[in-house]
Amino acid sequence: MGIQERKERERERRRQQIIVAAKRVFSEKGFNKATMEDIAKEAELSPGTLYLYFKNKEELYASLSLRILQYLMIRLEHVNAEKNAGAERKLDNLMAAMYDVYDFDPLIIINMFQLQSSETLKNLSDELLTEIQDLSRNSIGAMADIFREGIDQGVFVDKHPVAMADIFWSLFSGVVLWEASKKVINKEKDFLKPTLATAFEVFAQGIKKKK
Amino acid sequence: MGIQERKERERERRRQQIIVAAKRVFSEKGFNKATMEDIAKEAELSPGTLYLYFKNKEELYASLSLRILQYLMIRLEHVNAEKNAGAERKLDNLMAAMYDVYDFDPLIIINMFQLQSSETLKNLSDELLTEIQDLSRNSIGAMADIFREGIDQGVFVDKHPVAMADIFWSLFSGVVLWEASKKVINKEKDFLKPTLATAFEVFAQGIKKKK
Amino acid sequence: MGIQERKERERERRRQQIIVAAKRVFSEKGFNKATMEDIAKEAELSPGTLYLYFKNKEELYASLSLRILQYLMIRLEHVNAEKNAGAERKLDNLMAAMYDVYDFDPLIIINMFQLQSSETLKNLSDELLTEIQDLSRNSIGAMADIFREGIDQGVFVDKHPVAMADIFWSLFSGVVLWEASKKVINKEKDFLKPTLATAFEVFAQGIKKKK
Amino acid sequence: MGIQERKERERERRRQQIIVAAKRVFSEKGFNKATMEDIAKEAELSPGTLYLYFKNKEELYASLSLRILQYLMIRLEHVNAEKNAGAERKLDNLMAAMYDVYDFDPLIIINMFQLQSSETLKNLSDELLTEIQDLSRNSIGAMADIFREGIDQGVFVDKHPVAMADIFWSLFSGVVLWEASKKVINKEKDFLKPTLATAFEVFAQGIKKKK
DNA sequence: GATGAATGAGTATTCATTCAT
DNA sequence: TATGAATGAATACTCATTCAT
Repeated sequence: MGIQERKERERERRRQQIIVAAKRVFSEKGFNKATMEDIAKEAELSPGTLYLYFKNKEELYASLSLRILQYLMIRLEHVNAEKNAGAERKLDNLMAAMYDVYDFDPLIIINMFQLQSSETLKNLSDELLTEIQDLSRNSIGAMADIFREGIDQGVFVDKHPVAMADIFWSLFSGVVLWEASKKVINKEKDFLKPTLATAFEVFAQGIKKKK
Repeated sequence: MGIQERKERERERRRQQIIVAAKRVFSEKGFNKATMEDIAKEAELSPGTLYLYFKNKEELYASLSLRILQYLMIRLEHVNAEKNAGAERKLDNLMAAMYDVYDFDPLIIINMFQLQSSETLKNLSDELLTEIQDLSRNSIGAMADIFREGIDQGVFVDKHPVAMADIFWSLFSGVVLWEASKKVINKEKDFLKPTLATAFEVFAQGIKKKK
Repeated sequence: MGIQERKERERERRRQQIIVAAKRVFSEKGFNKATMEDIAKEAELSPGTLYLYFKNKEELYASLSLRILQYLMIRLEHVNAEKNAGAERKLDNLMAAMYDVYDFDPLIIINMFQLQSSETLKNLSDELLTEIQDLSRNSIGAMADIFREGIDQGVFVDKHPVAMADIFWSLFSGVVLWEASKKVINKEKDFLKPTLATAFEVFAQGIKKKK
Repeated sequence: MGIQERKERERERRRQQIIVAAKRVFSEKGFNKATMEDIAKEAELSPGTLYLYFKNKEELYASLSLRILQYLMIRLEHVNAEKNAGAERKLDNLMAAMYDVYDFDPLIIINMFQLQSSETLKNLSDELLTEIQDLSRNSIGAMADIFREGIDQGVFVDKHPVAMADIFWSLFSGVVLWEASKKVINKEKDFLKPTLATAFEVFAQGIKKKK
């Protein structure tokens, strides 16, 4: 391992250290109430160091979303890698993957939406924004492949595969957000998983061709 | 009309004046970048006056969500008022109602989610929070009534009606948010309405009993 | 006096209050080491208030120069107003005026040069910059008038009047700066006035036509 | 050449390398906006290395002034070395020397004044400050020698030679600064050299005894 | 000597909120 | 009620300087 490579690895370790700290702090306090000093303390680094790895608070924040998307993409590739599985089985696996995504980072998916629907995006570097765009598109694309396959195999109803992917993702994220809201607003307990199960069931019934 | 009442009416007019201005400003700039002065200017009032009608920025913001919920509630009551309509027809009407909700305030529904899933809620007065809770619960309840009716009539599959309402609302808001995100992230055009139509179709197929 | 006018007057008073405080603090600490908080404290105001009257630190700073230039302009107009005085007498009066300018604000003239020769200028609003430009040009112009008169009357040597004004002003400011430097560098006592007297004498001899 | 000496020479080379880089960066950005990292990059060294050669940013900055003063001193010694030249010829040579000084570093002379009239000086090490003081005094002294000679020879008017040197230096630096200011403020072209020529002419006429 | 990653003190600026009028 | 000038707490970000390697 060259010295160059070792440094690069060290640098990546630091980035992750910061991201992990940021995740904790943002999750607890939200974007605005979380201060860079909070995050620095959590990461046991100085505020200045954060800026050696992330251009500004917003890019640090966006990096969290990226991490989720990266994880999502990996899981989707796994699902699609199973060549002999039929579309229906892949749909089951897709649903299972979404639970994993949620478990990977239950809170940050909320922040992800805060990010996307906010003015924040405009301050991101083109590089980061492009990366988010690409991953986002690829993820939807990977889901759409499953639906396309199902349509081709005659097991799913004939609708635009990308639209189906959009709807599937919307349903997932909508449920996650709404259940989280209910927890805060109504101080209800967390019913996400059963609700998500029912939601997926309804979706599956809705797209499967009746025999 | 007593003098008391007239004053009350005048006061309410001002509140609405401010809310309308706030809606515009928040929609354009988001919660954080919108300043109370921006809103005051838009409302053609002084900053101080805003505080005579709203305890703080967060309550003003939350009032916007309340307004949406109030509108939603009214539309739901309409749907449920049609006594002779069957559940399937009511479901159609419910879907139509959601388009109206979206048209009523296409942007603020996004802010509504920002609000709900954020740290902001914790600063609201109990009074306002209660009002939001009640409306939120009642809305879900009104939707659940439709699904319950359908189940009783044997036209919808037998799942918990409140869960179905949650899912329906999640789907709606999920699609609205996701399409908005895509517009920002991918600079795509606005495909909300066709996507929403497909989403509702899938949902309807998913909950209708097969004959 | 209308209410509008009274307010305007009050506003001007505040501006002057801030300028006076800023002058003291900048003179003592220089541009960089002086903090806005220092100035606010000196003015017995809060930091935020400073920004109600000056766009930023740099504009506040530049306003000090403006004040000197305004004073200079007034004195120059006085000198030129004396219609019957010959050019030689006006030159004497001009020199006397420069002492007054120095007395008006002995330290700030140094800051004025710091300002002009720095990157600071680039951050000024066009409005302020234009005002400085105009005053600066007009001042030189007013001095040039004196020299032009002298040339026309045949008492001063025939050189370009504006160049002579530039040189006169350069000599004045050069002496002020250099004597100030010597005080700091060599911890010498302040010999400005005799040096300035000699400088003016040399200048006067240099431009007067030999008979 | 001993190893000691070679090291010393190497060290001096590095110092000059840094000073040259610093000159470029300071000239372009001014003291405050120039960062040590900028200078390090320009010098193709690391920031830490700068501190092996200069105690801090301010000393590095001051070293630039020192370099000008050293050059000035050398030129003045040349002028005074010409034993047989009369005072008037030496004055001509002095003026020519000032053009060289300006050409040696047209921009840095401005920074030099920023330095001298600023808070910066107070942070310099005694050693450096003493060096600047000495050079500064010696330079003035060397000029004063010329004027003293002229007075003794009866060609210059009878004024204190040191005051005349101060005035000459003030005039030179005043013109340089003022012309630089005009370039920035009024976006005028650079008229330094003709203005300086006229200034020197006036000065020479002012101190020469009329026959 | 040379490096450059890490530091952390320092500060201009903003803006929600107040309160004298 | 309405105003809007004044407040002052809060914070992202910078950069001179250090020190382990």
